[in-house]
Amino acid sequence: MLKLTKKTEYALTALSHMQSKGEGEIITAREISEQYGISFQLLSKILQHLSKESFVKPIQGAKGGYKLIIDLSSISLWDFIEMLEGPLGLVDCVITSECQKMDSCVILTPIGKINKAVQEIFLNIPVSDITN
Amino acid sequence: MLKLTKKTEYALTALSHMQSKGEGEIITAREISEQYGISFQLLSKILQHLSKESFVKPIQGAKGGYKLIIDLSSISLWDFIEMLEGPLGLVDCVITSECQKMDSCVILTPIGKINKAVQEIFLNIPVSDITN
DNA sequence: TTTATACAGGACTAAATAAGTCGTATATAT
DNA sequence: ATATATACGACTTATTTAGTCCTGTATAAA
Repeated sequence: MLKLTKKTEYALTALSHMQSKGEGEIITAREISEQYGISFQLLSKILQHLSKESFVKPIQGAKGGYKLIIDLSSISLWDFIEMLEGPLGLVDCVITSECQKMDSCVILTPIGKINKAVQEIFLNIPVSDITN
Repeated sequence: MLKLTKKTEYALTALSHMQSKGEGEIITAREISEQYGISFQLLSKILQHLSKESFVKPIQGAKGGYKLIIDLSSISLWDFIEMLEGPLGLVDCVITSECQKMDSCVILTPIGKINKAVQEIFLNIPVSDITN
């Protein structure tokens, strides 16, 4: 209910950590998982996801790890979370419009407005606001 | 993820419906459940909850139902949802402070701010904004 | 060229939360 | 009496979130 997922939390934590180490530094999943007490396997998946989305560049093999390769001020928290979790919305019908009850629904319009207000907040926060 | 529950949706729908019928009107759970396609049993529970919190007054027996007895402009959406669902927050640690990782956590402060901004929105919306 | 270290990723399991159901009891108008 | 309505604990199901297992590939260094 109105909560961020661990996936989002861990991704932000990882990016924050990588950013705090300077430019081009190679960081391993293990290092992050140990420092913040995050499941290594789970964090690995998240870093792989971030790598697919070109947030980080993976370096395989010994001495490998990940490099931060994106300017975190260039993406909003809203887009970041949607990238990780898929479309966001306070109710399904602001996302899919598959709801059968839309015509009879008395709360759709006002909820839609609130959804927009929440979205506004998240759109106006660059990820770097959190990782700095 | 950032979503309202059906419980909240149904409660708002019910209150909206009751408000649209005039002052002191008796409305049954069945009527609402049928009109909006909501599970009768589930809606009943919700109305019972609303009754415990003195939003509606239950009238038992034949010709019974519920009467709206609260001024919906007097309660914020935030308090309303918390009443239904318990404490709200984007992350657990803004609610419970039981998290073991709080000292090492690098995202707590910024997330806390965002949480506050979201809370602000919901605190400034009276339930009547949705039900009118 | 072997070994240790690190990422890649599909399949699976477990835990938590949300949604919905069942059955029985009680109140009351007709 | 009977039909209609709420009361509510116990239970089940569904969905989402979180975490694990296992096998594979790449590469630095001994």
